[in-house]
Amino acid sequence: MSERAQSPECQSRPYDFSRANPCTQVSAQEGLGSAASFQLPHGVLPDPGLLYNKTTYSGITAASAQTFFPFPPVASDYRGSDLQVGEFGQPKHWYPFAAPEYTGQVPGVTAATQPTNLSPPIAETREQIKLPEIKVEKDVGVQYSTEVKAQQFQTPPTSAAVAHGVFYPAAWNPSFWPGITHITPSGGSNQNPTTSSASSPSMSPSPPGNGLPGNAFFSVNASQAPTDPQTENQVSSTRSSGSSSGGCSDSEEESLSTEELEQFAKELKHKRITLGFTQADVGLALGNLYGKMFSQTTICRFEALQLSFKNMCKLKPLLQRWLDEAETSDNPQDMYKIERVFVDTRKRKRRTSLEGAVRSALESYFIKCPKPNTQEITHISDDLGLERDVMGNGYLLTHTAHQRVVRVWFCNRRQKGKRLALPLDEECDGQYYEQSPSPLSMAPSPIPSQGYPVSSYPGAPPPAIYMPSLHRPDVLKQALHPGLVSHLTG
DNA sequence: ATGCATGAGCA
DNA sequence: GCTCATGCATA
Repeated sequence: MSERAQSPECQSRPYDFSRANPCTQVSAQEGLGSAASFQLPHGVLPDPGLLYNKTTYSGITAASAQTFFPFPPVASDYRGSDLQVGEFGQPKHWYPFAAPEYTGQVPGVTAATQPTNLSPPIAETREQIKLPEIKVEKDVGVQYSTEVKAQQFQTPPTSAAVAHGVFYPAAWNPSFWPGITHITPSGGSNQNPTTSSASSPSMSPSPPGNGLPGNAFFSVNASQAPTDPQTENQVSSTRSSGSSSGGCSDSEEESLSTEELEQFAKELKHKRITLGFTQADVGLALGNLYGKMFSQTTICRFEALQLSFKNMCKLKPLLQRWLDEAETSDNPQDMYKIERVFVDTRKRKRRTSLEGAVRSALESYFIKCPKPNTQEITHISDDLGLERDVMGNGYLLTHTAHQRVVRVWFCNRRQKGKRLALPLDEECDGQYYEQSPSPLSMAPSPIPSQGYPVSSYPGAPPPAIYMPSLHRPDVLKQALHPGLVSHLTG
């Protein structure tokens, strides 16, 4: 209970700047010296965040390096063998570097949590479901680390250190989708002040040794000192304030209206397609141009307005620049011709595939209690039969691992809820989470407006995610309880 | 396009 | 343990 009660999220907490820290760009840039070099940072670090989050990032330090390089491409992709063995005994990390969480070593957790009484709902659900339908996706022999470029490793450390400039200075709005009424004058926010130089140096596929396209970047950033998270926090919750205060220093970053974002997203998609780029191309191009690469997923979500408002605002300038470059370039193709090389030595846990019945059950639980506590998660996990420790494919997972699956599912579900959340319906808004009766024994916490600024403004839709004004009923439905709607209600 | 996952930062 | 940003893998 305490958990719910306390969840800080309820209150729009100031956005954690570090997370979205523009620095990202910076770090990446360093690598930009040449296309090749640039890749290094990214290639090596699949997750830029790892690097740029560090407050004091100075090149790839041992520490960071450790994280990324050290592991020899362990081919031991986790195969059945990995999973099958009791995880307790040895940590089998999904990653070369140990990942405690999955190792099942988490002591205490499992033991401690013993179900008290589960709420009826659970039991009921269980009945409905009967089997543990969770299975791990077939062994993907794929090694992440397949393509590697020698060059990648050569990143000049120094350069890295240098670039501290932050592309976006500061703050994203604390509140995701505030009622943002006000709009940005910049409307066009499009232009890249500096970069724009359509000169797209970056366009050239082959990176001239040093001429980084990224330069433009730096200039921009440079001006903005590395922001500190705090600044951001300080920013009042309203977006508007954010922009000025420290927000995105990037000229472009200013506050954007939802309309602008929507329009831009459409424009981006349209032009992208017209120019013949795929979402993945754009993501790569961003890396080539600005040092911060993005996945197809992210571009896709941007276009679909499925990112948080802050995130949308953060990415918009980058995409705007890319668009400008692409449009002005006589040879846009070059923008993404660069090889997509990167090293990702990490090994992910095989993706768990929850089958329909399990998903439905989880959905029903979610409806009842969107934010289950540890105990509840344990119950749910058990209830779904996950406690059997046998995955559909025969792999074994610890109890803890199952719980994690459930926990992650809820986390993702909440995120999804925010994304898809229905703007219009008041019924849902804000109260989406809060209202859940939490049959699971928890008291309905007042908190949960995770993400939804409860009362940011009148009629404020759940802000956490960008909510296109136009909402599709179907989406809404899904957000609420996909698959269950008919199932449960019907 | 999206489900499941990771990891940083925070409380 | 949660949110949030992000991405691999897959439907």
